[in-house]
Amino acid sequence: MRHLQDFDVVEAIIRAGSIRKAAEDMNITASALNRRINRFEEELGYEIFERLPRGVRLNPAGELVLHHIRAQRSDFARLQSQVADLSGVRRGHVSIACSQALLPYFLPEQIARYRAEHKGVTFSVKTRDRVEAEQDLSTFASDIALVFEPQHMVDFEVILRIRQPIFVLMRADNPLAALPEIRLRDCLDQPCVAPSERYGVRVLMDAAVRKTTYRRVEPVVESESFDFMRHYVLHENALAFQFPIGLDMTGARGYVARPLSERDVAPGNLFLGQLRGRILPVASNRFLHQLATALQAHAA
Amino acid sequence: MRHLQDFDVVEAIIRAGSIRKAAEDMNITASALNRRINRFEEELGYEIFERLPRGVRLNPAGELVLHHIRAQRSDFARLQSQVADLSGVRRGHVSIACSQALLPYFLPEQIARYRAEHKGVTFSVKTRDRVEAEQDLSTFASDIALVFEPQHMVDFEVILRIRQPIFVLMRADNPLAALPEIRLRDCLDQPCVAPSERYGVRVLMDAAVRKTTYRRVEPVVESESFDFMRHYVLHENALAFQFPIGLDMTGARGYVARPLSERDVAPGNLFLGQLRGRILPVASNRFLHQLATALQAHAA
DNA sequence: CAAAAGCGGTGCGCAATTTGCACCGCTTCA
DNA sequence: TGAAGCGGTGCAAATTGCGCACCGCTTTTG
Repeated sequence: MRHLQDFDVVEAIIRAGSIRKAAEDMNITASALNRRINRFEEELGYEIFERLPRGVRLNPAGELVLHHIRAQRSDFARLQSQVADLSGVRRGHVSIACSQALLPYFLPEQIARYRAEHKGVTFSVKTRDRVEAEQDLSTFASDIALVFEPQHMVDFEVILRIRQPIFVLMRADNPLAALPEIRLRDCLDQPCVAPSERYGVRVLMDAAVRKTTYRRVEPVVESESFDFMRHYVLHENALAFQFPIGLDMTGARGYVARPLSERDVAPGNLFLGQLRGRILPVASNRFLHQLATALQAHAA
Repeated sequence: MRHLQDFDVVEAIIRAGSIRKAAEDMNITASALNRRINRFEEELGYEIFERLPRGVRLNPAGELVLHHIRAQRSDFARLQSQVADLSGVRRGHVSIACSQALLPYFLPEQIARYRAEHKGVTFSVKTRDRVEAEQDLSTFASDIALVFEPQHMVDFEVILRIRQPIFVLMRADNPLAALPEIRLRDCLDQPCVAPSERYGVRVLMDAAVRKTTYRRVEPVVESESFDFMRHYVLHENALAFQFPIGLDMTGARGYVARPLSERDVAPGNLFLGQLRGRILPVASNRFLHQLATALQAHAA
């Protein structure tokens, strides 16, 4: 759109780091680009770039402008979505930043259900840890975040929270599989696999172990991939720890899942959220509320 | 600003009701304006005006676009305000929609106090009843609303609520002036002046009278002007009813104010609010919070 | 230490876009 | 039934924006 082209210029210069490089990227001359950014700054009344010997860099005012640009883009997309909605055409795009646990079962089912009714709506699903997800929201890179134990920055607006007790994954022939509920002390004697502290499961495990014992969580394999961990326990007969929403409880996948006793380890919290104060595009907002409903049903 | 000029065109056409009239207002030819609005619609992908024989009118998509335009304008003003704030220059404009009761004492003092510290900030104070104030917020015509008993539309975000018992105004020689508190039944036998049902005072009085007696509020003079009513009681020795925040309690103005018993009439509520989800310009937001602090002190 | 390379900024001539003018087809209203 | 007012369009004029060449400056490099 025409009225956003000044914003394109600003963003291109930010990406390129200099006016000349940005001009090359945009297939125009540096002089034209230079004049456009100068006019923009003149109209705004303030410079937004620091002129450095090797290029330009945003100054604090420019940071504000950049955020404004992203917000304007997002708001215009929402307008288009709403207008399209009026015409009876259900179109739009929903972008979600979520934890790995949502990837195998929950989100595929929810997205398929939504798309069954609204074929025109497309989705992007990004795997993000709790810190990255919140950054995604505040840069308008994602509409919706669905993560465990987020940092709760001021910009994160919680739509729904559901409790998720940690489950232990193991082979069916593991002795612990006979128990309906597993104590923390029983796990520490067996080899286990776990993710890093970037992930909510590990944070909760570490906290619980520190509180109740003098021992530590010492995984024999540390991995970022929940999928990897699910498969690894089948080979070494180790233990893995995951949230139930990402698990198959039927045993059909070869592993058995048993809850960790909440006397030992606090349950995790799965947060559904969006950028505070943001009005989401029609499709995103509708899907957000479908997710909220589904999660509430899941918790009950 | 350049990137908002398409929005200027749209708003001018809306105001004028036809492309030709708008073109005249803008001192350009109708053909140029016509092409610009056509290009805008083409880029948006949807028409936003209905073409009628006598001009044009917004269609539902256009209504959405209009709201978007107002939001963009407001957001850009906020950006400029924030950037100005960075440069150490405190500038900006604060617009307030408020009930009459705030006009004589409360708001002048608050605005003067704010401007004593920030000379660059200007204000506009609009007298609005509870319905109009909320419309002002949602069209971005005002940043802040301060009214009694608003309708509470979905767009009205309450920042603070303080109780305001209704006071009776009378001449000092009125027999009721001797009482510390006045009962409703004592008022109904005397001539009184009151505003219409558009105003919170009258709404509360009507509700109370309906509940406790078979009589009705029958003012001898009905007026929209609180100032008029304050002066009228001095002439006919009638009663008037107002909220205390708009009254001089020292008696220096010639009238005496006594509270109506809360056993008879529910106290009013003064609401400080803004448009839900809107991020106010720096100056407006700062003044909003000064108001909140001052009102809390006033209530205590 | 000097030359080269890379940067933002500017004057000028030209090309692309936008505008004004004249005019069309249409509906409404006196 | 004609006049008036509306939105839309072809074409030439005017304005805007662009590329080119070049300046002054700082950093890098040999």
